Amino acid sequence: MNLKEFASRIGLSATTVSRAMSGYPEVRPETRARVLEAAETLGYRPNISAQRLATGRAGAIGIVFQGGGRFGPHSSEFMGGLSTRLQRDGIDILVSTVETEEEEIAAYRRLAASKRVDAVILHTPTCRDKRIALLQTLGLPFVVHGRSEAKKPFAFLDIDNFGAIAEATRHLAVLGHRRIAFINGDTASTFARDRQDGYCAALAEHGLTPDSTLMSHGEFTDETGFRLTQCFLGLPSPPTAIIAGSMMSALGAMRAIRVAGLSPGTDVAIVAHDDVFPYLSPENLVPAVTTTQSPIRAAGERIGDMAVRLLQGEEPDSLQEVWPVELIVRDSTRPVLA
Amino acid sequence: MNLKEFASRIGLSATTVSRAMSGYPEVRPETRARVLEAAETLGYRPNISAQRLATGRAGAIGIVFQGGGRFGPHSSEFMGGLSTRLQRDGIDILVSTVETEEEEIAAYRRLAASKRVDAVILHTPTCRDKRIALLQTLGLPFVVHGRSEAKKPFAFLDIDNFGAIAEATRHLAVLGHRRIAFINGDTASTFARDRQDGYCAALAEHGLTPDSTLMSHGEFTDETGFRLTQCFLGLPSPPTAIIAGSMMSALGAMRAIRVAGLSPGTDVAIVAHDDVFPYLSPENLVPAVTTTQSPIRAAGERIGDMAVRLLQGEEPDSLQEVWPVELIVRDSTRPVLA
DNA sequence: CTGAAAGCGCTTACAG
DNA sequence: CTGAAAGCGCTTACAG
Repeated sequence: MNLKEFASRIGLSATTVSRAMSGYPEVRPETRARVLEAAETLGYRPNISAQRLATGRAGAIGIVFQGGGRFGPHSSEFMGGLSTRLQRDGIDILVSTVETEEEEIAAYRRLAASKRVDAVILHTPTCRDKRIALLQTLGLPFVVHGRSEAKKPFAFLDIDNFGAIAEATRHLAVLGHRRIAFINGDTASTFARDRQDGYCAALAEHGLTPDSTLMSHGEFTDETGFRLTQCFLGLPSPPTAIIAGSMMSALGAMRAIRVAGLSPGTDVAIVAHDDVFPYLSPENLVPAVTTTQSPIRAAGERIGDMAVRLLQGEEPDSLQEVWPVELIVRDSTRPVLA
Repeated sequence: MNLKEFASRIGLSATTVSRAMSGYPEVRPETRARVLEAAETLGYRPNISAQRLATGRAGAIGIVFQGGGRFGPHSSEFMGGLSTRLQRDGIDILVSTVETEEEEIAAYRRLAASKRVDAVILHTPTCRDKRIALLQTLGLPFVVHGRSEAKKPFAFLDIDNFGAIAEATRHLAVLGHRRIAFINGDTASTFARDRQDGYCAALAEHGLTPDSTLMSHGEFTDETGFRLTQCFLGLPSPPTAIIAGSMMSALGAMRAIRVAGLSPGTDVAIVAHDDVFPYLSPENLVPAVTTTQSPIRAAGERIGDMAVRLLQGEEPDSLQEVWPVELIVRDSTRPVLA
């Protein structure tokens, strides 16, 4: 049933029905109530494509993941939060996966040109990110999950990656650790650079010099955590503590420590950054893992919120947040063995 | 730039341009080439909302997750596969999250009435699933990930859950295990029922009687696996083997075994169902875990494919598949200790 | 507060 | 093989 038919059935004009249903003020309350009730009863819903064509709004927000393979646990938590928030405003999420950066760029061009989305969520930016420049040029509104540099201001939400890893490093240094290894993410991205800066800054505070053999990076997976830790443990002078960029890496690190006949927490201290996976709680690991904690799901919700505001006309430079990260000391970080 | 402007710029009618761009046959190859090239150069893309309104197709497929919180690692792998496949046909994925079953039902009604999607992916069906009946009534095409009973046939892809768990159970029985525990999923769903049936059938083959204290269920998370295993190990006569419904549960189970001062694989054998998470490989665990393996990502791709076919007019009853599951014996299943 | 009419940007019978 | 025109189902100035 379309608007015309519905309107005639309840003896009103299409105009009035349309206005009543979109919550415009210039309709009498009784009329609106009557329309809404009739819509419910008769099962009328505006055709979304027609609505979009008429308003020029897509009613959807896009997010593209590079490497279908990289759509992992972090993405899913983030998406869960994003979707929860956008649902409130009836905004759809349009998910695309691409393989390369060029494809990603092409995807944004396509989304913009075909007016398929009203805005886009960009994640894991590099320090100077092409994609940001592109979106600004295209005039496609966007919110960045992470930080970057650009001439024009843009909306973003980031966590305090510098502070998080600095505090973790400091905590270990205070416990007497001198050889602290660090498993970082892809070093092209801002978050990895910030974390590394935090790590180095805290080392310096304690008179320690960064040792490149103790700094490694890769995907945040169990497997990579395992491999990198095996390398660390094979060094002539292995670390007594490891900072892992994700709970996933921490799982692998702990496994490698055990395989080497050592005891995680006792022989090698562990701190992990915890994005808070409901199915993988650091308290439940053995030993309970000290973490820098910042729920990625909450970030997803907030970014959804920021996107909505952006579409309502708020200025990008008023939509910029950096969230603090909490260090939660548990059982996996003990004083260095004498 | 819209069609009219673009067409006039290249000196053709809107009709011809439209036909050339949608790949209709009745356009001269040279004309088509010229149009496509000009579109590329001038950056013209059809407005997707207008296209949809005119064709009556939404160009999107919906999937709804109950409990934003349940959007976990299984969902994300599945989505990765689905998205990879649908991208090929330019079909968007529309993700919704809801909290209750009523909300989910309402979501389908909304999607159908507003013509927001052309089809829907339904997952984790129960044995007689209301949602299936609803979608059939609404006339909204759908593909089910899993199996169910219904009067009218429908498209589905399921794995052989019965066979998978039966084989796992058999394998353990052959190794001499007599007390085999089973961590199952939500028992309302078909897959859990099938798995339980497989478990019981294989026990029976070996003259074993199911013991309800050894059959437990819950979410497929590390935490639940941990708790349930702690219960098992606290029994007067604890199991010598555990079958876990997911790698996530297996992680928790192994942790509980260790916490109890026992050794996974040696003291308590472990088999896990492995949906194949790229970041959590059973070979890399210690001990390497015996699994029933069936990649959920591949299932997502295939279901995307089936959805496309369904929209092309293939009959639901020609789109029904059950995938075999492979038992991969590794180190975590050893003969029972004397 | 309500309605008639134009317009959003496409597709697609129909005619040539 | 190409084009003029109607139609998809809404929204929204404009007029009353």
